[in-house]
Amino acid sequence: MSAAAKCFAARGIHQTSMQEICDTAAISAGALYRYFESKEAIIVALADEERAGNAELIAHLAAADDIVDGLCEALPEIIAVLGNEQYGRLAVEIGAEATRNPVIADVFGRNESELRGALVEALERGQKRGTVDPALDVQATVFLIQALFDGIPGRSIFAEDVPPRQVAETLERFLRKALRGA
Amino acid sequence: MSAAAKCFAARGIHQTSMQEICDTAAISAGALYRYFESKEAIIVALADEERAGNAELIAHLAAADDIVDGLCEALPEIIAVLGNEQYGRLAVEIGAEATRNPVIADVFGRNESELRGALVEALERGQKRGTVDPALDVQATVFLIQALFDGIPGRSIFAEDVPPRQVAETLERFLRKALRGA
Amino acid sequence: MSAAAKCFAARGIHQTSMQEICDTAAISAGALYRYFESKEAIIVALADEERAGNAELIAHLAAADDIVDGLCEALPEIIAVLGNEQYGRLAVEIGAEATRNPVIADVFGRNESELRGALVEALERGQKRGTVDPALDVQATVFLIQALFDGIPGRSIFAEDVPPRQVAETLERFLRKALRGA
Amino acid sequence: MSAAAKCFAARGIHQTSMQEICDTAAISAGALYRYFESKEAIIVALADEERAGNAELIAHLAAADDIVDGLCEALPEIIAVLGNEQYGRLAVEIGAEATRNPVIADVFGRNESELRGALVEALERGQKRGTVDPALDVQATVFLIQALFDGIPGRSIFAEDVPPRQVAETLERFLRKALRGA
DNA sequence: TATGAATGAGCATTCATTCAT
DNA sequence: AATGAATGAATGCTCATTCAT
Repeated sequence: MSAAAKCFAARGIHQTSMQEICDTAAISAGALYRYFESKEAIIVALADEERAGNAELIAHLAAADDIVDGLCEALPEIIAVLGNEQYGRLAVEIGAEATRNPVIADVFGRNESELRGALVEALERGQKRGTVDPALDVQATVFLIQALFDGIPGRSIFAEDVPPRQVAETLERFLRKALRGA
Repeated sequence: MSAAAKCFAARGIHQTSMQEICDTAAISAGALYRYFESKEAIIVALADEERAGNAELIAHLAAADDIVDGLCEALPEIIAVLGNEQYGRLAVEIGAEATRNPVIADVFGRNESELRGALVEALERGQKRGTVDPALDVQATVFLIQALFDGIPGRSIFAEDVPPRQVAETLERFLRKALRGA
Repeated sequence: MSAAAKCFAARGIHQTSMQEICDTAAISAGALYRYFESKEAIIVALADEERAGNAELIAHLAAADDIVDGLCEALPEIIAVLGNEQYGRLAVEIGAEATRNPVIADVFGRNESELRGALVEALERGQKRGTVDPALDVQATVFLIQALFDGIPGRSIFAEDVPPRQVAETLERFLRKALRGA
Repeated sequence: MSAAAKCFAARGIHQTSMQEICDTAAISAGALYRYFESKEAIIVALADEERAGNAELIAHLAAADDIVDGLCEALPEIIAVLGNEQYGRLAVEIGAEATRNPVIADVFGRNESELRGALVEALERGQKRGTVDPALDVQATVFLIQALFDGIPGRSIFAEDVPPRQVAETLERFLRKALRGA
C-alpha cells in the first residue's frame, strides 16, 4: 500500500521507520518486504507514481494548438495539485532524496526530463507557429517554469493565506505576458 | 565550525551523523556539544545564517528607487547564490526540515516572512509610484517570486547544462514584462 | 527475562548498562526492547514483582486469628527472603530509585502502602480483641516494623556472620514483648 | 566543598555528574580535581564524614552507666538525624554503593563495625551488670538495632505523616521492653 | 503468503577526567 | 592555584532487514 506514502509526507523519509509504514498500512513487516525489497524501493515506487500526473500534463500540452493557452488551461489544476499539502511535502522529500541517492535520482530525473522535453518542444513549436516570443531562451524559460513549479509546494505550506485561485490567475497573466511575443 | 554544514548539504540532515560532523570539523564529539547543544541547534544556527543573505537583499530592495530595477540588479547574484550547489542543497534540507520541526519552522518562518514583507512593501510602493502594474495581486505575485527562488536550487542541481547567466537574463526579462504596468 | 535483575543487584541500577542485561539474558538489544520499553520499565516490572511477596504476607496476616502469632510465624520466611543477597541488594536499589523517580515511587509506594495498611489494620484489630497492647501508637509501630524490614537486606550483606535463625528468633521475642499488652 | 554532597542526596551518586558538583560548589572542574582525585574519592570522604556522628553516639553509649537508658536518651537525636531527608538519602546512597565498591565498603564497613562493636560491648556490659536481659542473643540484637536504624531514613522519606517524636517514644518503649530482663 | 520476534550495527548524547593556559 | 575546553569511550535506544514458524 503505497498509501503509506502519507508517512513520508508527514514525517520525512528518513524519520519514517518501516514499522510506521507497516502500522499505517496495517500489514506486517514481512508482508511489506514481500512487496518492496527495501525502503529505497518504496521511494522509487513513489517517484514513479508521480509520472502519471506528469504524463497527463505532457499529453495536454502536446494536444494543445497553442502552448500558452494549453499551459494556462492546466494551471488551476497544477496549482491545486502542487498546493496539496501531502503531495507537496512528498514531492519535496523525494526531490531532496533524488539529489543524493543515484537510484532515486535516476527515476526522478527521467521523470523530470520527460516534462522538460515536452515543454521545450511545445515552446519551440510555439515559436515556429508564432504564438511564442521568438526571442525567448527556451532552455532558460523551461528551467524557470520548472523551478517555479518545484517551489510551489513548499511555499504553499508556509503561505497558507494566499488563495490558490489568486495564484493561478496571477501566474496565468505572467505567463501570457512573458511567453507571448511583443 | 558551522563549516560542517557541508555534511548536511552532502548527505542530508538526517543521514548525517554527529560523528561525521565531528570528523569533518576535526573535533571530538564532546567539543561539538560544547558549541551546539544538539543536532537541532546546529540546524537552527544554519537557518539563522541564511538571514544574512536575505538581509542584504532586503536592504537592497528598500534602497532601490524602483523595485523592478532593484530586483533585476540583484538577480545575477541571487541566481548565483541559489545555484551554488552546497547552498542549494542545504536550503532544500532546511526548508524540508522546517515543515516538520517547529523550532526550525520558527526561525525559517521568521526569515521568510521578513523577505515576504519587504517584497510586498516594495511592490506596493512601486504601485503607488506608478512603476509597477497597479492591477497586480501583490500577495500572489510575491508568493510566485518566492516559489521561483525556492525552486531554483533544486532545479540547478538537476539542470546543470543551463548557464546561470541565461537564467538571470531570461528571468529579468520576465520580471520586467510581468511587473511593469501596461 | 527479568532474571537479568541479577545485574541490577550485582552492579547497581545505574551502573548496569542495557548491554550487560542483554548479555546476561543472552538476547539482543532489540529483543530486550521488545519486552521492555525502557530501562525504567524494567525497574518498574521488578518493583511490581515484589508485590507478590507482599501479597502473601498480607494474606497471611489477614488470615491469622492473632496478629502477633501470625507475624511471628511468617518471620523465619521473611528474614530468609530479606536476607537473600540478591533480593536484598535489589530491594535497596529499587528503594533508592523510588526516592527519585516518580514512576518507580508510584509503584513502590503503592506496594508499601498496601503492606502498611494491612499491618495497621491487623494491629488495630488486635487491640480490639485484646491481643495487642492498647497503649501502642499503631502508626509509629508500623513505621518501625517496616523500617526494620527495610534495613535487614543491607545489614545482611555486611553482617554475614549472624545466622538468620538467631535473628528470626530474637526478633520474634522482641515483637512478642513489644506488641503484647501488659 | 563536600557540601556538594547535596547533589548525591538529591539525584543519586551515579546520576550526579562532576559538572553538577562543580556548579553547586561554584568551582571549576579543574579545582574540584585538585581536592578530590576522583568521584570515588568524594564518596569516600563523605563516608568518612559519617564517622563523626557515629563517634558521638559511641562515646555516649560508652559513658552511660546503663546502656538502655543511654541508648534511649540518644534516641530523639538519632531519629531526628536519620529522619533528615538529605542525610537519609545520602546514607542510603553510600550504603548501596558500599555493597558494591570495595573501597567504599572498606570505609563504610569500618565505620559500621565500630558502632557494632560499641553496641555489642555495651549490651554485654549491661548483661553483666544485670540491666540487660541475660537471655538476649547479643549479636542478633545488635543486628536488629542496626537494621532498624538503617531502615529509618528511607522510611522517613515515604512516611512523612508519622511524627518523629511519636517514633522516638514508641521505639524507646520497645527497647526498654525488649532489652530489659523479665 | 503472512507474521512478528530477533538481530546488531548505528545514533545522539553524556561524562569522568586531563591539561594547556 | 584555578580555569574550562577538549577528549573519546560508553550509554540508552532505534531501525532496516531477516527468517523460523
